[in-house]
Amino acid sequence: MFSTQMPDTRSDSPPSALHSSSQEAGWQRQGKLWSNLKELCDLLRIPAATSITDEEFLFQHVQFKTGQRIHTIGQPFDTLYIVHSGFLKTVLIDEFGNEQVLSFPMKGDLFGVDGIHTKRYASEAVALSNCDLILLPFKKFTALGRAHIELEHAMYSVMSRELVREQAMVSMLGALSAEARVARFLVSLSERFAEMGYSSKLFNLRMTRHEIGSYLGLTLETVSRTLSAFNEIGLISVDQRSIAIKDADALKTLRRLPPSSSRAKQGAAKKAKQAAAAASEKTEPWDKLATA
Amino acid sequence: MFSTQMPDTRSDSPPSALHSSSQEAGWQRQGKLWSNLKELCDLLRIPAATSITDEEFLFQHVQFKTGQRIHTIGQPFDTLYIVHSGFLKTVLIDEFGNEQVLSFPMKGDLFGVDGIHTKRYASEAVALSNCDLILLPFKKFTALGRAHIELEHAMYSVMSRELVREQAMVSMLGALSAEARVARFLVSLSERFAEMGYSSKLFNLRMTRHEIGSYLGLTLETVSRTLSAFNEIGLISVDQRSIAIKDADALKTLRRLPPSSSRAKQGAAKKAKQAAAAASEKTEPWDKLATA
DNA sequence: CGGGTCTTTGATTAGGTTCAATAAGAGTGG
DNA sequence: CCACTCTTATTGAACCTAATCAAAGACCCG
Repeated sequence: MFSTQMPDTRSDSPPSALHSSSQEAGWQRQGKLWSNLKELCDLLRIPAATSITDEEFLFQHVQFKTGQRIHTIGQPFDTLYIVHSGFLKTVLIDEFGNEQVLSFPMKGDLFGVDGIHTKRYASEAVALSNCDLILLPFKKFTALGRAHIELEHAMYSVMSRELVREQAMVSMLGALSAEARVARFLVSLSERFAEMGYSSKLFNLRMTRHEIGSYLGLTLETVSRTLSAFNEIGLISVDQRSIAIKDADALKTLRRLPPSSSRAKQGAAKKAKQAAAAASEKTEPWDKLATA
Repeated sequence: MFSTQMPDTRSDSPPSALHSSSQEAGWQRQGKLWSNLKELCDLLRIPAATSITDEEFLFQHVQFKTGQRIHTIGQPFDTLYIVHSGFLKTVLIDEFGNEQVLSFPMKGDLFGVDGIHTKRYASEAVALSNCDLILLPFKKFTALGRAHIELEHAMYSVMSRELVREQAMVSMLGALSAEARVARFLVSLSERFAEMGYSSKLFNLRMTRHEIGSYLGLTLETVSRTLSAFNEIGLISVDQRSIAIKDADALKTLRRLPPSSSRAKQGAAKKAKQAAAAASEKTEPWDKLATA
């Protein structure tokens, strides 16, 4: 029924008539129709390829409505997506049909990268709100990257960033308590909203408790309970999907209460000091590496 | 004390005298000194850049001894590493000095990718055994990629593969029970050993219970107990670091006993069917996408 | 207004952590 | 070569976090 919404991802080059004549007309309406390279870089928060103002390199936008799937698992891969506006989720689906939420892409996020390796998407992307996405045909993009080194490096950079993000996720799931996970989730959401120009103190959750729970490796009941607990302590104010951050610092510093595993016996003190030093950028211990 | 082991990662171009004259001599001894592009591709298990047999593109090897650190968190990034032989771990270190194991790189694995984005390594890599690593100066490599498209694509491919791997990790941590995690860990280790030409049935763990636990989001006690349990049931045979796989199928099919969260109510059946279809590659439901 | 989804809250259970003590290896030095 | 030490592994017992089961209320949309 919504098949007319589906973009033709194969039309790499925009019809010149369209983007030259209707440029001003369709530009502001219900999402842009085309973006140039500079806008892409701005969106991705990367140094930006200032040398390329080439207006010929335009990228198509597509709109999706709440609930629509952008791609499914196993579908042949040929394009990456950048979120221009709106909220989504990416999920893995196990053999029993259970969803595992992997990320909540929002403005400036790239997704679809997991399809490069096997030439098929490894995850499913679903719109949690009406979305405006920019299509990045992979072939076209790598070709562009070959001509513009900064762009190529930007691609590596973004993929690397994604990897680091996943690592942080693994670390969180492996070491933090339920409270700490929910707290961090709220903080990172708050920060993302701030980056996007929204209020960092008051916002609406775009996802269900179930989706949050899946993302954080918790049950929806635990998420709900934890939010209620934060509410009672005065850290936040919750009412259904609306969240008001009351004590951001407390949320940020809320470490694992009793949870986790590892705690290096005698090496802990030394290592902590080391890590602190590395963080403060004062001493730099990587000159005496490889010293067991 | 081991500082003489440290390679000079800045010498991008091998002294031609060395690789032309001592090629056969130093080639087989205690790890190669140089590898060409084809060997790299073989190692990385990617299509291989058959068009490039250019012997000029040689990559330096370096040896590390057990316990040595290859790079630390915060250290300026300039090179990627490919494991030629040996076993390592990559870890994150939190503010208290606790280690969170992220991966156990072994033959054919690439690591260091997390340094691309911020120009500094985001994790620490430590040798769990004597290792022979291939240095991949990032600058040099991207330059090469520009000249040889297949190589560039290989890089994207490997990074994408890493991302998928991390996603699988997140999924496991978020949804599987302790038993299932340990079982999967053993299975994947077994498969890796098989790929490397070792026995898939009998092998030695290169890492401690503590490291396994950190990797799987469990305590060392739980890992130990679970292994003992598998031992009693007859799935495996354990004695300290040595593992004998007795019933690989049982380990593979050992799903989460009671654990996890998410369980789609009405959509589950449909979704499961869908996922199964996608897996069996028979029907392909991605033509009617975006249908809520 | 009614069916369905989403959320909250309670009671109970259980899986996994924590604390603790012992044993087995590995490495060191006399 | 053996005593000594340090790291690693095993196992037990108690506790506790988070999952499970259950039920009721809130919200949304046609």
